[in-house]
Amino acid sequence: MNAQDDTSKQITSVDVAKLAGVSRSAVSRTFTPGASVAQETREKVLKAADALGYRVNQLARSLTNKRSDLVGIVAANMDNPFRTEQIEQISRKLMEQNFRPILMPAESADDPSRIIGMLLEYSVSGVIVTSDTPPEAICQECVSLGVPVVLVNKRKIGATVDRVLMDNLKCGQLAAQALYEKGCRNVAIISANVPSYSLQVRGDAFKRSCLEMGLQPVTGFAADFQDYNGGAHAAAQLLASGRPFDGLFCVTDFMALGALDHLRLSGAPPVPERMQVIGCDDIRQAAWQGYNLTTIRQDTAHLAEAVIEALLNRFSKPNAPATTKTLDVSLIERGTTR
Amino acid sequence: MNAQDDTSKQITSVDVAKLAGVSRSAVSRTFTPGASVAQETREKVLKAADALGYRVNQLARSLTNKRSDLVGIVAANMDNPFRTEQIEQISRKLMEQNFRPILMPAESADDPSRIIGMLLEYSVSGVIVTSDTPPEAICQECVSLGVPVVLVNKRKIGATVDRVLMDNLKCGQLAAQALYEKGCRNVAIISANVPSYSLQVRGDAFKRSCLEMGLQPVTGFAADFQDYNGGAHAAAQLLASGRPFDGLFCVTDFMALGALDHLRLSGAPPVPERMQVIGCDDIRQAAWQGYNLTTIRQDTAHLAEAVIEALLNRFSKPNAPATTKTLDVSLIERGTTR
DNA sequence: CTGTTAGCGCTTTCAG
DNA sequence: CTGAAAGCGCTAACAG
Repeated sequence: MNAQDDTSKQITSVDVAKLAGVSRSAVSRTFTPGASVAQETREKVLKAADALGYRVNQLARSLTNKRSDLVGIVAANMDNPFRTEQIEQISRKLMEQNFRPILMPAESADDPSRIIGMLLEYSVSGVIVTSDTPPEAICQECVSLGVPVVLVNKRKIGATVDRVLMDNLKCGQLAAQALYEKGCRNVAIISANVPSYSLQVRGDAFKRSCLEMGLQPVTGFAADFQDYNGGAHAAAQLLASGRPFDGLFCVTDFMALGALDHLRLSGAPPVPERMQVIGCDDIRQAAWQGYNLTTIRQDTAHLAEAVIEALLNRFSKPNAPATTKTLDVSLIERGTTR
Repeated sequence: MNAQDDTSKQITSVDVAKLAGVSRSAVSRTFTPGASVAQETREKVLKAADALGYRVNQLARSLTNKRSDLVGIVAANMDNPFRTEQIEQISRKLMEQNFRPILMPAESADDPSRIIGMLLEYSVSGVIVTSDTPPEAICQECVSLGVPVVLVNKRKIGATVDRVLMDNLKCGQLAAQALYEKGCRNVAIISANVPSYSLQVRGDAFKRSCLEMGLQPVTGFAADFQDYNGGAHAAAQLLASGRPFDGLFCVTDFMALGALDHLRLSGAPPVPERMQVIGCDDIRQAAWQGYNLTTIRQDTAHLAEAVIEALLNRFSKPNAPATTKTLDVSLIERGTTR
């Protein structure tokens, strides 16, 4: 009907071959890194391709290759800046390696198996999970289909599912030690009522370290949601309980910011003079001058690198035993501690 | 070599057909919504598929369909919470409609044409751009390939490129009016030194509205980066300039938060008593009790809906003239104004 | 309603 | 180094 319609036909390797006066194979080889084509042929092909505006159809290519270069990212809690930072870094690194990230936001309510199943329909080359720990069954399915799964900050499952973790144990320990060394003798912890492996480990490590140092931490105050408001509410309850404390560890920065604001605005003892606060993650907001939060830092860029590395390793050794890469963390002292 | 290897063969519709004792077509039809299959056949197929763990290969499917259900999202400034909110909402809505979002983070340094080109290789069904306005040429290529492009908060280009915008003009107007009505007579604006269409429009509208009301706005203070620190620096320069002001409009909340923190911590006149501040976007942080920022709100959920709608409309009417959907905004009064 | 028959666009042996 | 031919997994006419 429209003149536009004529143009809208896709240009295929046949068209290019025809124009260049060569076979489709020659075209294919020209666009396959490391294939053997005569320089002269390649040039003819390239010229024709350029003239026609040809683009390789990656979908068709992956049909034969069995690998699509699509990589799924299953992500939860995208309201948490730490997560979006991870996602951005991972997607970038993926693109650099010529993969294409397909992003699947997932709430806890969503069934991870279903989400991963959708990904499988697209023959993804790999799946990166930063949401809740998925059921072992679906991971096994991925693995037996030759699709590597990389878990970020999740508990161990299966025998060939790689993980990359920040050192959550150390997070808790560093926080406890720092608070102790800075003079706190009545420490409290705000955790979250969510089934999160890393938050669990952080919290447990903190409590254990406290006990080891002879401190009896104030526990039992957990946010219903792992976010700013969750932190604020938990802080309110902690204050309302009347239990005295001069040091506070929040298992995530996101919650710590809420707690901090609540402390400041509710007439609680001033931070850091009579109350010290430490968070965990080092999200960008922690460094904002309005917060200046002391925290435990783990570099999302390193994390992203480790994830990609795990993925690539798994491609080359599909049956190697599961690996766990633990990334170091460090205390970043800012203004909420003395 | 390994027992696992035997399992790793992909299950195809042929396998299912064989087990179910039907033809491949029957299998295909069973998994094609709205195809005609006898109930009995369908059940046999479903049972066999389930037993085998069959999944449709969407890549193969799209090879015939010419539509992949993959939708590209080109996104910049992922450090800005407003952007990640947009991205999350859009991806979710896309998934609900059975599309799969492929996320391409892009800095201003990246060439949008290259990024979109990559997307085209994957036969995406559409492209959503929330980064810088892409060159018209590549958009034309998309359009002539039948791939709709939807621009979010970008200036107009081409004849069949749809856009969805928040009412940037009104943003600036509302801010100016609110400040005026709340008694400010010396207003200032902090904008950004970046080539952003929407920021430009907001700023211009603000200035014009001020002039119309007889106010001479303090201008010329722009952040080099469209972020928290950018806002803080600009505020510092504004204060250092010695030019008096009692009302401040920041073209994004992200910058507003930085400015606000700077004002508070630098001993500037107290907010909101002697200085009122308004931002724009209504990012989540604006509602945090520590900021409680008055701002201009635009619902990212609505925005996402409008984007999907534009996409779907374009599918049904490929050659319809370009549409522009402008979403209404409203003033959210919080604690930084009186 | 069902099976058969052609492809979708690309890669990849396999001869030459 | 190059072309011909087969096939990746699926869908879409087309007869039956």
